[in-house]
Amino acid sequence: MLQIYNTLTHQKETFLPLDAHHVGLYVCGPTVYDYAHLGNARVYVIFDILNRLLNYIYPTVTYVRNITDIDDKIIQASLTSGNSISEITERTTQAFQEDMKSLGNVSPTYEPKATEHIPEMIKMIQTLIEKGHAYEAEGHVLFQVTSDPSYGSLSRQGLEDMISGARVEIAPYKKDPRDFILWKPSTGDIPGWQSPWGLGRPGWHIECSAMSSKYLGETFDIHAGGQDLIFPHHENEQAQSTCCSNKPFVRYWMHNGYLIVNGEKMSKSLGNFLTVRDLLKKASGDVLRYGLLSVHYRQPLDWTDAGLLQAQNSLCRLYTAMRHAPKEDAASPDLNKEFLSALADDLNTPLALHILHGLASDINKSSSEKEKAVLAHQLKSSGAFIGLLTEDPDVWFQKSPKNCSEKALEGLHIECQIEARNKARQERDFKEADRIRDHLLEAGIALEDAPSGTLWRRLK
RNA sequence: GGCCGGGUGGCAGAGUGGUUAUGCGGAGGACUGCAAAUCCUUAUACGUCGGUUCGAUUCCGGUCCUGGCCUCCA
Repeated sequence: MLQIYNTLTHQKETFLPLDAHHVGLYVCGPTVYDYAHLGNARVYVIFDILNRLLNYIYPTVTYVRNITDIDDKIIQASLTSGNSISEITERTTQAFQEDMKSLGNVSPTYEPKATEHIPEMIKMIQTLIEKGHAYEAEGHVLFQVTSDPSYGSLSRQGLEDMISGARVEIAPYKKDPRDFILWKPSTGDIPGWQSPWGLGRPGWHIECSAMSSKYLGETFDIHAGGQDLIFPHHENEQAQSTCCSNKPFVRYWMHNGYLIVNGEKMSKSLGNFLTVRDLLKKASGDVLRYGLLSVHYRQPLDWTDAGLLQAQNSLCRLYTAMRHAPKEDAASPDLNKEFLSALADDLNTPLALHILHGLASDINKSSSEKEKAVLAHQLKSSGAFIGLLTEDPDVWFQKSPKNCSEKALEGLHIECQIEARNKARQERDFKEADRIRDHLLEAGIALEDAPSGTLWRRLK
């Protein structure tokens, strides 16, 4: 039984899908104008876990994650860099998909692009105008907030409160300062599409409404994203969609907490903007993934170098246990029950990781080879379920952390040196044995004399 | 001003009305030629003030501190 915290009701609820055979999940995807940062990564890793879990529980899951490839930030990036818009969006989209893969995320069922759904958006805007929820003004089309009595229900903002915030954009063509843009005119080199209101482009929110209804229907199960999207993005999506269809929009809203860096909000101006790309030079994708999952998704996550090291070491402990257990070629996965119930309890990944550590500990304590193999298989299966522990332990310990060439490694002739050292040990020439070990250690290779033989690993 | 969070041991971070989270790190021990890995033992804890209770870190209220949203943002 899956429990999830619904932003709409502010409480944990039992998840009951509209159709028990087919669950719909929509996650707000990236605006492709720059490399994905760690905050983005957190969203996609967390909801990748949700997608995996839903797929485990239900026969079919449609997971939609859009790509926003028309947006003023992209236009701005094009103007400042001199690169064409398509150049920027194509390169960034590709980089994004590579990053997602490095982090161990499963691809969504659909990754629709905004620019390929302009007709759907136009149609939706027309419907909103017909129904009296939107109006045209000076080439713009605006959503009339006062026409939706439930506006503000998601973010729990009363209309009056929004005015006191007094930071809404004042534009002469707005009937009410809180009204938001569905369509805006494009001039000059700015990309535009023909519409009943002239050449123009969509506002920010309409794409998600249009694409979610196309792929998941007018009412669907789960819509997720970062906490900062609750207002205005998701509030506005909900207003557009419900006013357009006269049906409920989303049944469960899920929002993850912020990622902060060394106690400060991540921003370009502070210079603490961490891209996935840069972090992958310091640590492998599974270490980043472990780090992102080590905090509950609704809590803020403070990313530090110490935390990264801790993730590295924790993962190392799990792999060490697996390495010391006999390998067993079991065909079917064996998921730990407590592990699954931790995940099913509103994605309690820190607790799930604790259970993996418990399994590792049991492996280390067990004196039965058979039991070790069974536990290790369960550890591997459970880890793989959340996209961790997918590698062979020897490979994991011995691979280069920075994906650099293996030439330096080959020059060391590690296996030969281990053999030479073991020969010296047999002859009780410990001075020579230690010399070899120290020599390897200096090169970043640590040795471990296990009962089964000498193992080596790279120091991370 | 409005709306939402959070305050747990050296650090990170779960959880629970009464019993060890876990990981990293520290101390001692076992094992080892010595290490490493592992195991055992151990220290350090629930912001603050009240209330409910036989008993609260856990429930309720006040208070202090702190983060976020209300404008583009995952």
